[in-house]
Amino acid sequence: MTTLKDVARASGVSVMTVSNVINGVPRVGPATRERVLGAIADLGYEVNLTARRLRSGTSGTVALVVPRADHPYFGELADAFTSVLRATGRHLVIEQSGASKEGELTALSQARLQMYDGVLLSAVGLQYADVDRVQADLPLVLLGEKPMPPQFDQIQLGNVEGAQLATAHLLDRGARSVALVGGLTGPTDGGMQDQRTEGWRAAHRAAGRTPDDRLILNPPALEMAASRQTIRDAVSGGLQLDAVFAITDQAAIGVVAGLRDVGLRVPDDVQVVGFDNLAIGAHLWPELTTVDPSNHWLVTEAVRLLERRMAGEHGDAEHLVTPVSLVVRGSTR
Amino acid sequence: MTTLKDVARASGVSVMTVSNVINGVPRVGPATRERVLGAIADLGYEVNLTARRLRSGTSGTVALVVPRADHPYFGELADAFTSVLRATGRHLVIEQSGASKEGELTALSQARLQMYDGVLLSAVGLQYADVDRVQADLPLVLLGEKPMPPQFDQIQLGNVEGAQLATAHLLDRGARSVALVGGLTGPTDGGMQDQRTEGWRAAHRAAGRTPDDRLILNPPALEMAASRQTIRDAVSGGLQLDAVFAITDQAAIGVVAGLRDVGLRVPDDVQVVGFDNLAIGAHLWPELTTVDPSNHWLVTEAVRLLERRMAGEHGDAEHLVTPVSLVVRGSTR
DNA sequence: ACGATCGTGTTTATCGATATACCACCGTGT
DNA sequence: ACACGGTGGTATATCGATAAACACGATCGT
Repeated sequence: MTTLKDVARASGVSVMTVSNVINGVPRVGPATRERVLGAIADLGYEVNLTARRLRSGTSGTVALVVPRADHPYFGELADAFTSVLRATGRHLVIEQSGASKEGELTALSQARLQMYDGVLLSAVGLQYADVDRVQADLPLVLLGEKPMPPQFDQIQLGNVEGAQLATAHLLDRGARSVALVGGLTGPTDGGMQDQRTEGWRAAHRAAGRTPDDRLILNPPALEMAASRQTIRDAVSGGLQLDAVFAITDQAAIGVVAGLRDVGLRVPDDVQVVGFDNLAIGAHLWPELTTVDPSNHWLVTEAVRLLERRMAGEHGDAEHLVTPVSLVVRGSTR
Repeated sequence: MTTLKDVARASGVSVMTVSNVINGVPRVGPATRERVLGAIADLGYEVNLTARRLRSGTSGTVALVVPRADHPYFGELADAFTSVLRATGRHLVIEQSGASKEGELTALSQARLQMYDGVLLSAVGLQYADVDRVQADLPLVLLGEKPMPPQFDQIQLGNVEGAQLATAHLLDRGARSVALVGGLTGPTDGGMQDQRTEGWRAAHRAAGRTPDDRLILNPPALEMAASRQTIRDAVSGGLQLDAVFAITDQAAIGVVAGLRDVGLRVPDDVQVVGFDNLAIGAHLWPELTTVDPSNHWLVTEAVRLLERRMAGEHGDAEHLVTPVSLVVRGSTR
């Protein structure tokens, strides 16, 4: 492997001069600069980012920590971040925290995080206290679903508002029994599922109805297969419903399949609304009505906040909530 | 930030002893070990991976380089890799090469790759020559779609076989005009699209038919929206077809939507087969018949090959092809 | 005419860890 | 008594880069 030293020897200057050429420091004469650039090209030298990181403390890399990569929502998010960050000359890598507690803590450990100039953390399983232990001077923007320590910038989706929009839309289109797939009835942890459940309740209250907790279904996992099974079992078990608000698009896709399994038509017999506005929603049959959480807004703001921290600012942290809107398609009347 | 030095001072030993404790080197007395572990816990010390990487040359991290993260296929792949690698005590990060040539070269640069102990590279846009320039002693497994330099291990999907299976299935079920969405007619580069096109041709020949190049449609991008538009335009333009082999599930989803747009029913009027066996395929309507490329097999083998290289073996590289199988569902008769 | 400044490089110290050689001490066999 | 191997720990050099201070001839201001 060629190092600065090799380049220096080949071009007859000191390593420091080569370093200065590489970093564009303007204390190198034009002739010397050319000679060094020539040697770099000849030897095919490339800077060792590990060494640079150790010495200078910057790597030009930002990490996006997500629970898992096979969820399309995070894929779309990662793609958006990559293009926005590329414009600022930075590089994005994606880390998976996994579903397990250990996995999330590992991803959160100083050791890992120190490898990056900044971190965008979207870990749904972590608690307030876990995040609170993270060294406060790391440029960190939380995309957390639940309230997080005030020392860090945070952007949450408009979960309550979005869920309320979705539910209100269903009630407005004549639904009388709006099941909530992915909702929670038990003790609350303030997470995404809680917030969307709250939105579902709020919409009922605003319409002068009393939410019926028997309509809250919680599949073992927020995936297509589990949601499909859950809705199928519920209907087979005699649950009466004429609409479903599924708290993610993935769950909604499972719900639509499950309803089909038991012979119910969407939207004629049961209307369905999802949440996330995944790209695929527009290509399903029926096309999925969903809540758009303004991913682009989130990405832009998150990068702005992160850049501010990486620039060394130590002002008060901001806690933002994305604006949401409803995308009405064929799965509702 | 606390360093080895701080821990050493706190526990009254040399930094080397602390390092030995951390790495389980058995030349530390039990009493000393306890004292050091206590200090580590007190100070909340965590090893600096950057420094360790620089000195020892290992970081415990493997990178998966994919074209883009918002494609569900790569998300599912990343998830599979993460769990398999976790079992061997390694950590996976995902890098996106992007659609652009520069992006791919950047991701491939020595500088980036040196940050990792090994690299799983799934870049579709790179040419043989680009990869050939990569330093040969980097543990690198290519998940490339096109033939790659022999000095690196490579695993390809069974593209030709899979496409042949899919097309033969359609012909077998009575199709007479099997359109190929995502196929190529022009000069070949040996890539995935070429290989699947070849499989489509081979199936025709095996059935005693002559493939008709007018049935090859190439959307501007292998995405849902573009494929939908392409099939819609083709049918509106008078193309006669009673089956479609879409070379990716994403394209197939677009195709199904596009056929619906022009009033054709799947599978009654037109049968459709995809390729990738994405999880979502089982939850669509109609459920998607597709080619299963044996992702799990690929992941297991790729990790085996990579571990071998990371262990320092320098034997001959292996070039493998995944076994494929057809998953028959409702989008074909 | 002489100190001050500028332009161009070089030297030295350092980031935080690990590899290697080295050292002190103890018990043991002959 | 003395060489010797084993145990437990320390000192030094090093990975490849950058920050900061230093060196020194040429030009400049007054």
